[in-house]
Amino acid sequence: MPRKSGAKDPIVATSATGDETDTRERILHAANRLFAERGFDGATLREITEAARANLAAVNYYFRSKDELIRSTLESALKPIVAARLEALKACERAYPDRLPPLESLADALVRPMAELSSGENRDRLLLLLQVRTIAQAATNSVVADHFRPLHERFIDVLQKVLPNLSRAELALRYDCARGATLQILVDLAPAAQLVVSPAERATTIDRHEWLIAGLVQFVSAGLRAPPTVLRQPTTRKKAPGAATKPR
Amino acid sequence: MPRKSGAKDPIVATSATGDETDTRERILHAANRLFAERGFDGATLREITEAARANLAAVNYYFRSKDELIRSTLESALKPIVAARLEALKACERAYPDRLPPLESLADALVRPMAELSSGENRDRLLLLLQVRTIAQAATNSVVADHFRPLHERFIDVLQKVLPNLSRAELALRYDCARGATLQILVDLAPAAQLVVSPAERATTIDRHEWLIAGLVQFVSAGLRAPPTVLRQPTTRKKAPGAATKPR
DNA sequence: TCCCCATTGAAACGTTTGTATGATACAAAT
DNA sequence: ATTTGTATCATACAAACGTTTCAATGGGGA
Repeated sequence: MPRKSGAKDPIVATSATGDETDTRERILHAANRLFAERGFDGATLREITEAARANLAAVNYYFRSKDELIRSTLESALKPIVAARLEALKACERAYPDRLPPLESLADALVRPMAELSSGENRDRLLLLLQVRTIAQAATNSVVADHFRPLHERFIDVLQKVLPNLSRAELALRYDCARGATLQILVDLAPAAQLVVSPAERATTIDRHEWLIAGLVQFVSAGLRAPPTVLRQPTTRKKAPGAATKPR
Repeated sequence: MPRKSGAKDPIVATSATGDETDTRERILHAANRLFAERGFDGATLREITEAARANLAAVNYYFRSKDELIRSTLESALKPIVAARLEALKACERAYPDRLPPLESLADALVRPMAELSSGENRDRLLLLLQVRTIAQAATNSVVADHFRPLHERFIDVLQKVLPNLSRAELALRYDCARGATLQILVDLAPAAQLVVSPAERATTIDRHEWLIAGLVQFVSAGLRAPPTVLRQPTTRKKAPGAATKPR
């Protein structure tokens, strides 16, 4: 059966009707979960379609290939977190119409949406695991970067106003630091924190979720607020404390 | 070649003599690189053995299976970074025999070894990529965690002395934050920093490597030094952290 | 009613995967 | 010279992979 020329392509026909969220959506959902659990290479289409109660060929029907499914999964998974962070940033600016928002509020806007989306009543950590996986995968990393770029620029713009003493380069560096700290805390499967804390001490913590967010915000805020870095001149080639360079 | 009685298993025979570093070592080296580049599932044994100029069966000869190769690769890759950080910590303590080392030195001991091992004349970022991959992979994550645990405990112990006002739980949390920030900065393939900084501004940076380390240390030190987190009671309606505790 | 077409289903495709097998080369010990 | 054990090689194998094909299905306009 020869296909008509681009008339009704099932791959792009979803948003047209609007309620076709059946098989395609189930596949996307299952793929999200399994990609996060076992990685993009580790999760097979057979597992995904089985979990989605769909036929194996459905993947190649709704998406062209596994690569396209990965891309679609990333887009659908990243959209909520970007939107939530952007919304939190806007709300933060709205709360302080005349003056600049405090740094703690900005840090909260950066940290909280990801914490809510990952550990809340929502699916558990899948979004974060997906994100971590894409960091190491050059192919998917560009997709993620493209989605996040506007958000990052918005955040750095606001931070630049709050912290005018920092160069934009250093500010961007610290923004990356903040992202890394957030990701690490929320995704790490074996954090040093959990190993160290005694059960009794953990029991006193009323709400671990809120405690994590508060601690993260505290750390990130202080890190962002640090005075500008002054590079030690290498004129005196004195090794830094604890250098102990190992020759190869 | 002197030979002991009993079964000589080639799998455990390497560390005995010490100079048998030929094919087995080449495979380990190639596996390190390819696992980091394409992931544990993405890198095939045929690619690895070809890159190592070894026969395909050599993997199952020196290691029992691909899983064992992954484990061996992780161990050999993690050992240097753990040793380097531990050595840096010891050197830091040695440099201040009578009083406690400054926080910046401790942060440097945490950050610098990984930066040196990843971006120096050494192989590029492979160790970091490996580490990031293991974060998301539950199976390999335990191996990594086991290797890092003594190091983490040592670091947190020292930090606890320098920052006695923090609970051990919060200290461990901030230590994880510091690890996350370090990992993110050193591994990220598409950092916001690189996208934002103008080429001119980057040109002024004499040594980007040293600049990254200094900025990281500055951020981490300030984050660790932040005052203890006070949990805001959720009785208040809106999340308006107005408690802007001025640092000094 | 019929036809159309988007969707689903089962089965097979060719390729690539990790692993296993047996032959062979080589060097030291017997 | 023969034996012995280590190491490397080409090759084979079953399983699993992503992808394709084609028939069956079913509901909505004509």
